[in-house]
Amino acid sequence: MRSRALVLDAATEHFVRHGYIGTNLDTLAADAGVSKRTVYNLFRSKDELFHAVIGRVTEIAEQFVSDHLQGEVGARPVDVELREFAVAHGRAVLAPRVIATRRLLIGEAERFPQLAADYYERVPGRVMAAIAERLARYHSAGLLNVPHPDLAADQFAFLVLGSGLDRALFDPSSLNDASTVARALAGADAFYRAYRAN
Amino acid sequence: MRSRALVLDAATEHFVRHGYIGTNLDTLAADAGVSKRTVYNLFRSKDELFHAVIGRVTEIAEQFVSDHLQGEVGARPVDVELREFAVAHGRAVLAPRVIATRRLLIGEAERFPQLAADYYERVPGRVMAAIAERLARYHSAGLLNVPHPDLAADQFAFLVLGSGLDRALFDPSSLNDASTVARALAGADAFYRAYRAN
DNA sequence: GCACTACTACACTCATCAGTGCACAAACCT
DNA sequence: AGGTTTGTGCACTGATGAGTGTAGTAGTGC
Repeated sequence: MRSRALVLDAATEHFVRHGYIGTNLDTLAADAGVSKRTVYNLFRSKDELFHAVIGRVTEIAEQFVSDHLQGEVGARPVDVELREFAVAHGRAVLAPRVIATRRLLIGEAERFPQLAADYYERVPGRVMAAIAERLARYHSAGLLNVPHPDLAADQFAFLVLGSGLDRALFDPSSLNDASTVARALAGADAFYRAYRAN
Repeated sequence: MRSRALVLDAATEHFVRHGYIGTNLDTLAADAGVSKRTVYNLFRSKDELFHAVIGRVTEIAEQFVSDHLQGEVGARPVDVELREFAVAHGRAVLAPRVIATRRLLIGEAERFPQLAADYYERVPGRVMAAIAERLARYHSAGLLNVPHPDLAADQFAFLVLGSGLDRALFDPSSLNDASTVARALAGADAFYRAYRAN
């Protein structure tokens, strides 16, 4: 049972870095410190191993993302809270492991369409729902004017990320906390101007 | 010389659909209606063929994108022009061929980092520059209040695309003109509320 | 006619890699 | 101790696929 974790860790690393086909099970096993035969004793095939890896990674991303998008609402001025939330959102989505997973799944979406769709629903979908819920609470409290929380959540999310996400998919080395934060703050401000009450 | 075009067309199709490794030169040649030897007479290697394909695709995308983001400024009310421009932008970026190219390059960014970076600069970079330039003109004319056109262009672009781009990368079948247009219009409106003059 | 270029058909090499079979070793219960 | 689970080492198969060599054909220009 210890081997299983070793294999999954090494497999995650390999798949994320080299994609599905680019991953070689001989070197993967060597990196895991385990014989290739053990890999095949634990997982029926490369395909099954890939599914296991993506399943675990999805859970982690799900967890990570919901941990970072909690927090009470209404304790401080709305614009201040929006800014804080925007920074949390930007950092959660642009975390290197999250970006790496996205790149992998986008690259393999042709081969594993179901996995990509599941991931989209469980991770970005959950983020969007968390944002919409928060915006709806502001709206009920009369703090913002957000008649369509789902649409506004979509706008908030991408206003805050801007080209940061897009660019990181092409070039992960472009990731940079300072610009993530700057974009998040500017995005929150623009959102507030567009959606403030009265 | 006719063969070259046949090979490039078939290669584009194959690479975009199956990725670099997933593309088999035997079947590619057969689809091009050409012998495999001819492919190797025209291109030194699969790698060189891939570069040629991406080079051509990048040019096409560049052209496509600039064709669709032209248009005079100031003839009609700003909010109306913003809406029209937003729709043009959304349609240009979410065109199936553009999305397919993105997915390919993101998937192969590990293997061909330079190609991905070049593409990013030449296509999305050009779009962003076109938007910033347009916003700067509105600002000079006193029609909008856009002190930082580059930042605002980033916001405009992703407010208009929203999750449409993101989702299409995971699942191209999610593309849908009606929702692209709806998101573009709502994005333009929110942008206008955030950046209108006075 | 002749020469040259573009292209073909096809058999071949060589490397890579998923997956298997098997005999054997170590670690763990009880 | 004795049995069971868990893992090892390694040689092997079989398929796939990039890239080559070569002899020969079709068209083009002169």
